Amino acid sequence: MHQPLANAELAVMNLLWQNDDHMTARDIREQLYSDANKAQHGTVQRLLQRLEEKGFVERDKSIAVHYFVAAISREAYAGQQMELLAEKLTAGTFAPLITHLVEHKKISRADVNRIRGILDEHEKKTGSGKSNRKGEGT
Amino acid sequence: MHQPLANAELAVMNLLWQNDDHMTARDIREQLYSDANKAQHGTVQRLLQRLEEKGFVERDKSIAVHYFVAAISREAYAGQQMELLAEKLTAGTFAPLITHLVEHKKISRADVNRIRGILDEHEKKTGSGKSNRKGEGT
DNA sequence: TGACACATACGACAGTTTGTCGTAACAATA
DNA sequence: TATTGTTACGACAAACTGTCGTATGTGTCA
Repeated sequence: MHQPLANAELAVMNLLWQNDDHMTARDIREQLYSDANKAQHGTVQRLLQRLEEKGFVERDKSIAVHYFVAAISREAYAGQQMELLAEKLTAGTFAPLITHLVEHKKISRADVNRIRGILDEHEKKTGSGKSNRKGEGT
Repeated sequence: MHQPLANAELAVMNLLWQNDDHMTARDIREQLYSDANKAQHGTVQRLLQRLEEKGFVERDKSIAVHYFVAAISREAYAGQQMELLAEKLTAGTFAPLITHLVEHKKISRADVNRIRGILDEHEKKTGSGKSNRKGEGT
């Protein structure tokens, strides 16, 4: 359901993630092409339209000037994309990848702690000792 | 220097990573288009050529029939791509990935422990002295 | 040596994707 | 109704991919 975002699309999503209440197409245009020539109405509309088709944004069209919101959080998208990439590159065995990342300091200490927190949290929630096996996906 | 690999290119790299000694173009063709019509000489050559241009493979042309080897390990490439993606999407943090993996049960309990082990190991090695946590698990 | 088989080098091309614009139709307000 | 701003979307150029065909090179064998 979720393909990767191209650059311009990501730029739009970044704005939506930043202003997670809602934005009009105009808001987006102004921030994306701030100084620019005013020609880009269409461009932003097009981007939003494709983004909507792909399921990344939702559009409130109850009013004449639509409101747009991200339909997926940055973290969810990022996590999903990274998983996809990891799966593609390492056939789902994440351990070597993590090892590599950690050893090459691609993962910061802060992140290490954050990750540990996530693992702890998970363990607490699911209660350990369980031999939970993988689930198939979306 | 290192752009992402496209699908067919990745398929070639996968073979090279698997047979990390060396392969001829013919080896690759036979495994990539096993049953197929023999027409694909050119395709594989082309892929290898582009891969070489991009710096992903090295070619031993000291003999008439060249030998090809991966110029970058799978882990290095994967790590690099993961880091790139993380940087683009989440300012370089990998926490969303782990969260996603854990929450979607893509990651087994064994993996969780393995990762924890990796983190501990790293911490020990680099002498962290982090206030937050200490020796855990296994 | 000549002929044949097989390698390499690379130009060319069609299909996709992406960012862009232009324009038509629509809504609201004065 | 005229004007202004919005939505909807067709079209298009540029880039990238996977593919092939062909020219050229190289080795072997009778």
